[in-house]
Amino acid sequence: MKKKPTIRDVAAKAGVSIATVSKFINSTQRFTAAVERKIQAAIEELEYHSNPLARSMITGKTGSVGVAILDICNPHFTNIVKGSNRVALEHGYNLLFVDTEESQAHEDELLEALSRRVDGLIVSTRMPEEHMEKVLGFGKPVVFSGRPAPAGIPSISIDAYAAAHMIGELLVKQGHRNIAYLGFAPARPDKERMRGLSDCLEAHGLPLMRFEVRGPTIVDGEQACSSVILRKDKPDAVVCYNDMVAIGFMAVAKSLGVSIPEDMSVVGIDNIPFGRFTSPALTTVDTQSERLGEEAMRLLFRQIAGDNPPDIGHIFLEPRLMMRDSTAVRALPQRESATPRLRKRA
Amino acid sequence: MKKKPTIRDVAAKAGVSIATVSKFINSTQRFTAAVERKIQAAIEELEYHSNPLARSMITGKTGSVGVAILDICNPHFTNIVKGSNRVALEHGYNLLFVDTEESQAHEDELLEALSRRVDGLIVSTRMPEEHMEKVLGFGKPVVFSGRPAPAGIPSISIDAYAAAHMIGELLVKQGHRNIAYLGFAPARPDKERMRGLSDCLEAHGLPLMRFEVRGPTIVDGEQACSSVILRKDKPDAVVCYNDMVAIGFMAVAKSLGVSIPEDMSVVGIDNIPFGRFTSPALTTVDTQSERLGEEAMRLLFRQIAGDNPPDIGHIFLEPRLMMRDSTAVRALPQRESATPRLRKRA
DNA sequence: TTTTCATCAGTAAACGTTTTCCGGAATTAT
DNA sequence: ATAATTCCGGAAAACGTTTACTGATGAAAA
Repeated sequence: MKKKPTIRDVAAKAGVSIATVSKFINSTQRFTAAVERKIQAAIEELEYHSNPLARSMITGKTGSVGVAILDICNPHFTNIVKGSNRVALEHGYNLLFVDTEESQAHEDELLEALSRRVDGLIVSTRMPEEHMEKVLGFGKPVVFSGRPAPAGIPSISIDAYAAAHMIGELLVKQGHRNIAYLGFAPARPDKERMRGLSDCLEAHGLPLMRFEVRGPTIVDGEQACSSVILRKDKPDAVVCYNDMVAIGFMAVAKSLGVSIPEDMSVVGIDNIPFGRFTSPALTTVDTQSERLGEEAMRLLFRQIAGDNPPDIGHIFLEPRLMMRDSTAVRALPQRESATPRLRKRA
Repeated sequence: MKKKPTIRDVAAKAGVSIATVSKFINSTQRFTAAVERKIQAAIEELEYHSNPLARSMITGKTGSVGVAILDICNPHFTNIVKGSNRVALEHGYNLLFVDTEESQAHEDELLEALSRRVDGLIVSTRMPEEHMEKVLGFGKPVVFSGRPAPAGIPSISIDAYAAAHMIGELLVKQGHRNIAYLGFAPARPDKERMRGLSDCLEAHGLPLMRFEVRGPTIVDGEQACSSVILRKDKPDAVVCYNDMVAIGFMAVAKSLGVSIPEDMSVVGIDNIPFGRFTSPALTTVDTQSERLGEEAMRLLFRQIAGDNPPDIGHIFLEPRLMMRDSTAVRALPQRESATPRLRKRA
């Protein structure tokens, strides 16, 4: 592990000043062919690469952007990262990322530390509005994703209200009458989904049952399942907070002898890739996660470039219904609930 | 976006020298109570946070570690990241990460850039040995994961040979006689799996068919499926490069009328969480991805601490067979191949 | 009391770059 | 040929820290 050559070494070897080398590297000034050749040779011989930290110190730019996500094990977020990463790379930027789930408590400290190392931040963790102010205080461009931010703060997300509404329409059209939402406690930030669904059902004169899930993961879905399955007045359709919850839910539902969609329809939100491969394939709403990441990053770069769009505000991506096999048409006066033997063949 | 206060501002406001402030912050020297109080007050009033870049410049430490992974959409890798992240956080380090798939071609440049910003690197992308040397040349501690590195280079991985061997044993015990491996072209780095399987079969006097898959993703598995399914001498069991490939494979196999495991057994490698929820649930080998990340990071920190273990070499994690429903016992003289109507109920 | 030593605080040099300014040489215009 | 302009290259300050090294102060030892 020998020491890295510095710009000074290059200058010495090439017999020029360090300023000259610097300007050559950044092609910020032209030089005579002889000089350029010497510098180039020195650089190659020494295998010199400039130290990005030192550069950052003086330019104030780091060449990297940060992404904070809630849980890297959720494909929804990995897709966001994938999208962000792509456009960051296109702009010649690196990605630093933070998985906040490991450290919910110190989320803002973590973000503050991160913010010092990057030129901008994408925060894709449903963060309470009070904290958003604080993050803005870090003095770096930020775009929030996942939920609408207060006015004036750039943010982007799926239209969760529309998504939930869409699901509601589908379910009532299919003849469901006892629809449940499996989501977070009222205080937690999934109001939009909740409202979209309940508004829709209300418009149809239908009630909405509510069940609670502890978190957004598969095991949370598994744990929540029995509380809805084991009721005598159990719903004939349950829309889950997200696909992860839905997958967990379906698995234990099946193991408890409730077959889906015959006994109960289940729908998720996010359209994670694995939803196609569960049994039955999961009906869901596509949230364009990858595009979300891309657009968020583009928004961020516009800010970094100082090109603050006049219409700085929240951007909604249009949700798209993905009809698959976890939802089925209900015969309206459904009374007998024999375990069905035959499965629809796709 | 007002300017960040510097240590100089704090010193001025507290009426002391910047050296004093610095030493106070790093608690590298004690001061009289009066001075400490003044500094503390100034820091809080200005909301001062020290600039990690400047610190890094002089200390040579960055406080972050880098992880390079092949594809963030593969749960195997996200688990690795999860594990690494946890222990990095425990050590007070941040994680920078790079998804190399987007830029296979410039992988080493990307890594070089990354290496300047971190104190150490975990490279979890099956990288050819020539490149490893180069990465070592960056002068930062590195641990490779995913495949054994040449002697002297710390690395950690599952024992892929043992894993494949294990799978082979299972399959022949279940009565399979025409076993295929769906993996990469011979030049690509999955020799261990290949060898483990073929050694096992050879010991039983059985042949091994080989099929090729383009990459490690679900869609690669989907695309590769038909080439093995549509042969007249199709295998009665196929072991896939990983779970992702297996999932893709199973999906199109089903859609082509081959039912699993009745017509054909399928097994993956990795034990990604979603393997439990496919239909049928995927038989696989657990590679302890999360633990892999943890151990890799621990190894890295030992290097960073300068505590180079004497037995610097490759660490193997023990694989564990996860028997699920995508493999079934074969009746030996199996001849009729009617499309079966009934499914085993779990 | 005087000497000896910790203890506390400050000065200034680094770290590896970029960038502003400046002067000389070479080129062009007069 | 001289003046005006462009082009090329260097000197040095700056970025925000950390860390020797240096004094000055006070307390403990003689």
